[in-house]
Amino acid sequence: MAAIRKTDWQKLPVSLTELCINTTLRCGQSFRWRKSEDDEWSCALHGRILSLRQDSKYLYYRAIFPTASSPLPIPPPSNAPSTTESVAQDEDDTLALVKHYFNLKPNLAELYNQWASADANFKKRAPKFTGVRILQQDAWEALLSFICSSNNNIPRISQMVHNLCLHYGPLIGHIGSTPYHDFPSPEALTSPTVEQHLMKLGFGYRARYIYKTAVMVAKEKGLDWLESLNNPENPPPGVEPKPAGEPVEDGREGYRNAHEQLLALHGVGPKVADCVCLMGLGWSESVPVDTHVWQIAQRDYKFGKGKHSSLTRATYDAVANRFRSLWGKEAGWAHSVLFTADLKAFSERLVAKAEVKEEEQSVKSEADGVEEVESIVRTKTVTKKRVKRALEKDEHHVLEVKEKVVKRNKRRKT
DNA sequence: GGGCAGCCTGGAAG
DNA sequence: ACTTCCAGGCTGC
Repeated sequence: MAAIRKTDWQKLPVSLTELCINTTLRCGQSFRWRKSEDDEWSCALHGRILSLRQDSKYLYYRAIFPTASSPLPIPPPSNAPSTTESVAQDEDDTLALVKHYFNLKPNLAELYNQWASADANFKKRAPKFTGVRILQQDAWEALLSFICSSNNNIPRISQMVHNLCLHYGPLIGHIGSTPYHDFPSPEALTSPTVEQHLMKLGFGYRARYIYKTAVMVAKEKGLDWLESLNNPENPPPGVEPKPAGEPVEDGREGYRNAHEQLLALHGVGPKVADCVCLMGLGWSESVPVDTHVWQIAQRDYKFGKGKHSSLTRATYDAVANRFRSLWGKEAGWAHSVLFTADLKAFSERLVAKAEVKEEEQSVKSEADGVEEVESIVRTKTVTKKRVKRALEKDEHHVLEVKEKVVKRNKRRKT
């Protein structure tokens, strides 16, 4: 590799209640961030490697750019900036990128207060999960990532997304010996060999979805079509914001239009479309209803009976509308906090409290304690040891993502 | 409209 | 060791 240009660490004042990267980057909305060494998170983003650290007062960031003498093998994604000019200019650009990517405009503490006063369940569960922000990811990346998410788990989704980048995305640089690739463009995934190759890489039936969606976006609809679905209130840096209408229970017109159009893509149903709307297109009222949220809706919000006994499309809309009327315009943000609180990878935050309770032999059933112990496991009896093991596994996988060629063998129904 | 089988894979639970 | 179940679902009937 040729020499690289590494900018100095910059800092941005942000409190942990406004943004906690250690939670936000692990809660299943983005799948490419890696913890390189002692609390430093890195990801190839818009033609550079962005690295982050955080303490209670500041978010620290720096960028590593490829030099002009080692041009990128593949052009960076559409709206990635040029990386051929001065470092000073790049630094300004990285600040704008950080602010946009982390969606720093909304006041999160205020929003948490608003959701807590409207919803006792939120008030009870949110305190251990502050600083969870909805990212503004690249829409194309969000689209493919969430196509990968169907019937899947976070460690494996992360592995798939890494493999997409490794095999089809431009190499941006290295940290130590670890290569960092940016996310591939739609065009990069339109070769007829892609489906078969992705099958070999273990994508399963999602290989076809990815290939077909890439062809549709690259050759039929165009990437600008996808980006035109973005919420005009939250445009990328340099574009003037425009109003997007008043909140309504069904979601605003622009949101419903984006959602409906996304459904035309292969492998995109209501849940994936909502993830793209929320995390890639800036529609904050979008509430993806997956198995977790469905379980939360049944456990805490009285769904699961009568007309809404199973998760049909009508039930899906009813659940999402309920949360929109309860939490308001940023319902998708609130939803993400409860989703995170239910993730197995974070269950140690609840276990810690459960252990204290046990040691104290606290019999007086202080409503809180009992319910939290229940929520560790939800349906099955899992010991604390198992919960911890699950956590270690998760982390292990996220950090040790490696290319793994899968040997096919019929395992069932031979 | 709702219900249902089938889908690739890998890890955990039984 | 072996089977079943499940993981941030979607498609086609």
